[in-house]
Amino acid sequence: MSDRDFAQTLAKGLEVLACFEGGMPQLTLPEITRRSGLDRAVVRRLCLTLVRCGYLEEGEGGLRLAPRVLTLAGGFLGGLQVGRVVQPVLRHAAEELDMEVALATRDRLHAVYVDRAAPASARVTLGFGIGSALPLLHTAVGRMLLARSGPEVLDQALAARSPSPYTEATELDADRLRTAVETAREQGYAFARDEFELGAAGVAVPLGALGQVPFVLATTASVNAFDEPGRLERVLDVLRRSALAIGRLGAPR
Amino acid sequence: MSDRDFAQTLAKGLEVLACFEGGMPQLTLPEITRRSGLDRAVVRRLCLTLVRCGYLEEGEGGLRLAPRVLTLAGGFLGGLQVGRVVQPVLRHAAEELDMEVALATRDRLHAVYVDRAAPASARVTLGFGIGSALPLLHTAVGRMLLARSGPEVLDQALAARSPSPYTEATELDADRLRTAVETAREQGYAFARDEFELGAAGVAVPLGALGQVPFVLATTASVNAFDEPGRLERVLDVLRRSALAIGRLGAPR
DNA sequence: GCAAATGGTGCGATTATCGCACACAATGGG
DNA sequence: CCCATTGTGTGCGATAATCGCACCATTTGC
Repeated sequence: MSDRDFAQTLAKGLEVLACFEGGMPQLTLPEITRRSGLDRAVVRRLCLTLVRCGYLEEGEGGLRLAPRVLTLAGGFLGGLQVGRVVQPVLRHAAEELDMEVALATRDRLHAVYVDRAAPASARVTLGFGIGSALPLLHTAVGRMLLARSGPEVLDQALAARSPSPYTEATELDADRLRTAVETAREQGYAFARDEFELGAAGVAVPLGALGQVPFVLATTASVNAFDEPGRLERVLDVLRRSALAIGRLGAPR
Repeated sequence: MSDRDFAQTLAKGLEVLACFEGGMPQLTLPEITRRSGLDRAVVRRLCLTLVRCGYLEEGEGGLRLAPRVLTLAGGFLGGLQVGRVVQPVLRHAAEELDMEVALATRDRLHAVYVDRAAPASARVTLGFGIGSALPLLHTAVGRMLLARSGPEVLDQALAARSPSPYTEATELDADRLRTAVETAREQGYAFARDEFELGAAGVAVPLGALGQVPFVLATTASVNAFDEPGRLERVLDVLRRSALAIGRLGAPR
């Protein structure tokens, strides 16, 4: 049955790996079986294979991801020149704004941090780092990514949006969400506050696309950081100049 | 033939993915075929599968890793509480020492950066970030990892060591390398300079193991940073206190 | 002592995978 | 201009790998 050019076993194995996304520290065989919907025996054999290949390791009472997935991510980051060109620019912008600055892209229906920098003064961290996944609809990063993606992505995101709001300020109305994305496209930047995490606000600007998928540059801070008049303009200015710097040096595919 | 509990197709697919480790920005089908040693048609079908699953994407004239691998890495990092507890400790240590500080672990026969922080003063970066792979034998991180791993790992690393030195100072003699690892184990820290990159030196201390695999905390700087008398002791002190702080808070498996 | 959940595994039928083979385009050197 | 080389796409038959049911052991909780 089905496609001659599609290796089912591989797809199922990747499905098993994907069960560990979203901050699951460790999973047991039955849990993976439930999450993936695969047969129990199949899951077991796939997990054994993944362990032998070094992608999973057995802890007490469960399996967890092995450092090997980091090496894979390192391949992605290295190919993008993240270490050499992106990181310095982000650091500089973070210091200049005294705010957290991140480079993000899209994976399916989530925004993903590709790299991140925080100013030296920051004593608290929000806990998001490389590989962290954020919702597309309710964050500045996400909306800017949607604004630069095809319309079908927005449709999918709206269709898949969770019915439970993150905070009391989370916008749930489809039309208003469409408008927010449209606004981001027209203005050339996105702004969001309180919708994903109360007390947090973000700004995002586009950076061009390194393939099919767009990249954006974003900053996050507590809401009151944007109260001061003219602050938003300054943030946008720094972000846009940083975006240019990265666009010029990096992405030399 | 062969094992009933081993999914060959999955293993081959992962092999294809692994071809992209080591900073290959993009690979063509024939290149992957050569690197993996698999059949051409098989490689093609596996790649099509990987593209459809979102792990690879097609660029002009080649395939490259997709942001999806970052999400996977995010699962690993999130499970380790890297964002919340590790990052702040590294940042603090980096500022205190005014040196780059990194948390690393072992993937097969490489040391891998799990997280990293640089002081605000740093204007140049070595280009190593999360997921970067370093040799085990010729770096401080690597030797400390070897000192805390089983003896079979050291044997494998020695057997697999590349015959061509990284720099003119690279130690190639097996016995002296064994001694260096043994010394690291006895002293409780490892030191290396010039062997991997001329002009660079590193110090590493153990952090305990979060599973089978040990973790180490390390710092890197230019060689002259360690010339000042007493500097090494100060570095060790800060690293050890940071290691304790991470060991206390994190790794709550 | 029973019930439910987890872990391990054998085995036959199915079918997905393998890898050769053929076909075609683009490139470049002689 | 031709031929050798390299990359790409794909059909198909034989084989072997995968599937998933079934059975059994062990543990946990009531």
